[in-house]
Amino acid sequence: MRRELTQPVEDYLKAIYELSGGERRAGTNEIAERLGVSPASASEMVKKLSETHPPLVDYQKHRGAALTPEGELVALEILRHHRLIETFLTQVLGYTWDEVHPEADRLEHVISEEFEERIARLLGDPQSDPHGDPIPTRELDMPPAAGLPLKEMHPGERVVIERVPSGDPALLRYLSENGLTPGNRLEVLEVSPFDENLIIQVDGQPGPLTIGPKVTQRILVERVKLNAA
Amino acid sequence: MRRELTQPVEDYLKAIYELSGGERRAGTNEIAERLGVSPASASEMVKKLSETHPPLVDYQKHRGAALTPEGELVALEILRHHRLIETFLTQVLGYTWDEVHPEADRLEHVISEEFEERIARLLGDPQSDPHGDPIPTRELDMPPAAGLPLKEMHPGERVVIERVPSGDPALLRYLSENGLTPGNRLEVLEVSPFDENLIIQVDGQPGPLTIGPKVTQRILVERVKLNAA
DNA sequence: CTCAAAATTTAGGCTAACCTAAATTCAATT
DNA sequence: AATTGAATTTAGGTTAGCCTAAATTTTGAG
Repeated sequence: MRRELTQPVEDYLKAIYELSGGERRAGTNEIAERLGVSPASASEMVKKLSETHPPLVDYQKHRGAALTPEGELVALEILRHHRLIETFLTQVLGYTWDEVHPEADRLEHVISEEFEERIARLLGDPQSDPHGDPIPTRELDMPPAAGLPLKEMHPGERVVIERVPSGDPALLRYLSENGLTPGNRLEVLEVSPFDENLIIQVDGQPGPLTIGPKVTQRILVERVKLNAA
Repeated sequence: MRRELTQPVEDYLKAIYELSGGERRAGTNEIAERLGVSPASASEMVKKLSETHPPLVDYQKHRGAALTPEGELVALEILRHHRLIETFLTQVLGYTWDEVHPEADRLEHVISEEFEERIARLLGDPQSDPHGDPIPTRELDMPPAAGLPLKEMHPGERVVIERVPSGDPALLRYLSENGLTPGNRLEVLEVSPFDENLIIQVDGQPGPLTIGPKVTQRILVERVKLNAA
């Protein structure tokens, strides 16, 4: 049952998983763009992955791709690798937040079960990575995503940051410079009604920060009781 | 100057380095066997590597291959990766001695300079890996190989183990079960004149051990003064 | 409901790395 | 010096994953 999968195949499955989120299908173009290949290549590959035994992808012409249960297991395994590695790199090797992603993207395909297990133990079986992304369990169950978009919070509300978007190193540097890291807290001071900017006061930061909807949409937070930090 | 090299290319360069040791040329067949490919493939690849700019391999038809200075740098870089990773896996992740090799063979091709540097620091810039194999420095100088074959020791001599052969997990398990690990000491009790077996008493082991020339040839040791352990 | 734009697929090709089988060259002994 | 067996190379072919350009299908705007 455990086929040897190539790195490109694993990347396609991971991309489809991430794009299709819960239930929608991932389009050929989306997949191609995310992986930096031509739409033709993505189309071809997705078709091929739907013709394996068992199929890893459910593919219907012109309707995009979704993972089969088997494909999803592979994606979750890779995602577990990725997020454990990111956690390991920051906590054990002292990488900064914004450096871990490319390294994890390469390592995730080559580590053994042994390596996975050993770093998981060393880290105390973490449930989320440094960006707050949930880590699938050993049994490949994905913990439910917690948190609401910061964008939807109202003035006066005090929240703890659960999760930040993990793809863009420059954005990650900006976030950490402004104290916007998982576990840290902030209060929403004001919302501009039309452009949807938020003015927030982040714990431990000198002054308030104005931040736009592109970002606040993708920062997930949890409301906290109003006892001070 | 820093080309992107594929994993197979790096493997060929490493193989040629290890086979040609100091100065002899590596034959096509040897290379093929070590890498588990057909002689035809090795021939083809070696030729190709001699036609890059700059060439990585010095190749003459029917005379085998040797590394150019550029090729040697690549090989040393990979070897540094490999041996640092082996050290890291045993010391930080608690791998046993015989498990590290395959993992390192995969990881060595994908880690960044950053990763290399961070584990080197974490480990205190080790000069040899768990098998006693020397680790090239940051500047890619290979430390001179120390030690003499255990095979050449005489009865009554007391030695410290410097280095053991690293390729074969079963052999490594056998060696460690019998206390034959780098840093440990032993005394040669007897040498059988014709079959060249050695009878040795390893420190910390209950009784003496008889061991043949295939193995003693490849265990490197250093003589020690006769103060007890 | 039509039709152009967007999305997708098909067709035809490329490269890296491998293979087997056949040819060639080397080396070593008679 | 000839010859044979081993080592090596060449010839011809395969597969995975990518590409561009040319069809084709879907969709959404009028």
